[in-house]
Amino acid sequence: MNSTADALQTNDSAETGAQQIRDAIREAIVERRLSPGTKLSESDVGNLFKVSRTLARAALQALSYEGLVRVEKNRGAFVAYPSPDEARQIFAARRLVEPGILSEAAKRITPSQVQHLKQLLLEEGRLMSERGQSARRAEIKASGDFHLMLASISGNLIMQRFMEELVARSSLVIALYGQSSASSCGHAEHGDIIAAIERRDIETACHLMLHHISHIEGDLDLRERKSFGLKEAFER
Amino acid sequence: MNSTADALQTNDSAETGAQQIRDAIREAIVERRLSPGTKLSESDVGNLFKVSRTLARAALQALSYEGLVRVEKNRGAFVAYPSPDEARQIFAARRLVEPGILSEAAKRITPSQVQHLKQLLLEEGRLMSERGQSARRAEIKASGDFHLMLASISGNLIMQRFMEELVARSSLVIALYGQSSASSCGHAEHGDIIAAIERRDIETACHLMLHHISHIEGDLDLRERKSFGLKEAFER
DNA sequence: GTGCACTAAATCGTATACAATCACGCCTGG
DNA sequence: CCAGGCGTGATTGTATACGATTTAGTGCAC
Repeated sequence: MNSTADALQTNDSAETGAQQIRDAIREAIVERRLSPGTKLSESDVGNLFKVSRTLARAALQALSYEGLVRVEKNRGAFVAYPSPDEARQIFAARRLVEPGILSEAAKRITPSQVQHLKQLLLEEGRLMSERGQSARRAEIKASGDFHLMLASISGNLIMQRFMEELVARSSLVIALYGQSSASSCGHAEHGDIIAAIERRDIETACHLMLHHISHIEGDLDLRERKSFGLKEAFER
Repeated sequence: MNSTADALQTNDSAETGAQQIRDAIREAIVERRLSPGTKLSESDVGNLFKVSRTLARAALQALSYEGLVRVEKNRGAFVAYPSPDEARQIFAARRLVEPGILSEAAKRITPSQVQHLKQLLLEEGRLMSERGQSARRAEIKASGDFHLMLASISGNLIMQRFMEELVARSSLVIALYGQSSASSCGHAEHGDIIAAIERRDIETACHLMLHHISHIEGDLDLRERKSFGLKEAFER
């Protein structure tokens, strides 16, 4: 189930409890069970996970470093609500780094890793055909895992972590500004990219990747939606 | 003095005390007043800054997220001691992103920003001719600020933050593996890059940048030096 | 003299307690 | 009836306290 998430693990151990809470909240954000703007009170988070505010605070702080949570001084933590400009920057960053990552990954990829990628693609396709919220969430995750797997194959842990951040934030952006429910509409494109990698056509692969990213971004309606009074009711 | 550091400020306010401590320690690490491997005990840091362990811990945690500090479970925090492999990954990441950043920056740069860059270059040159530890530290900082300024001009806050991390970690790597005291030996190269930008020759600018990064990396002696006096005496 | 086990000091992990700040509602004055 | 100041409650910011884990030193047995 969590095949790639496990494969991407870099830490040696579970370390501290705050880490687990951070991961749990991040997963909830990425899978869109938590909407942008939702308030994450330290006490509430602490009670929810049966730990003290100290750990809850640490987890929220960590998420704020990743850009998934915004903490306002003396006001609290909220699930990030990326502005259209932020959204553009996120995708600009992805256009900037993903071709390089892909290029490096294509150079180092082994046959078994190609197989792993294909397996991921298959899983993605299977989820796409399923119905239900749960399948949709898994699909969102799988779609991101494709890009994360490439970063993992590239062998650069730093770029891998950066991509994790970018993919997670992309999910937020899509949740906010996505029009069609085409979060993973790039499924076919993923397949094309794998094919290009397999025949060692790096040039084409990069081109396809850029097209793929632009395709996702193109599905967004990047318009400022700051309905103030309404938003407060939405704020819970 | 802190012209660029101020210009790069993204946060609206000083926020919390932990932030200040984090910045102070980071600056000490980047300017190499703290050597890799140095132990940063929570109590010591707290006492030093006259705050409780809570804030000290938060600061160290933040630095660990940036890769400048390594925290080992139940053992403590240490100034990061990047392995040769980590060092290579850091520079690989810079080669991957800096051309893109530069390219974007060159497209958007204004005459006043060109002027600002040149001013930075001048300052860098001035510091190079000075003697003394203090000047050396300022020089290290100025050298990195050139790259950071480009990221700032590119207009992408995400890439800017990423570059801040990479530059800081590069400083650690150079402190560990640098051979000649050529930390800023690329001064002339910085000038060449600015010139290329000025005449809108993006192609050349990117090429120069790649050369510049490789030049810095080439000055490193990336050899595992984990075992201390024990093994060295034995090997010789 | 060497090796092992046990104790003690130090440090981190987590929880709780107190202080400061902000949001919201009430009360008063016009 | 409305506007503005003030108090109260809630939430965050910071400090302190306690328990858990590691490390180092010491003493005992062999």
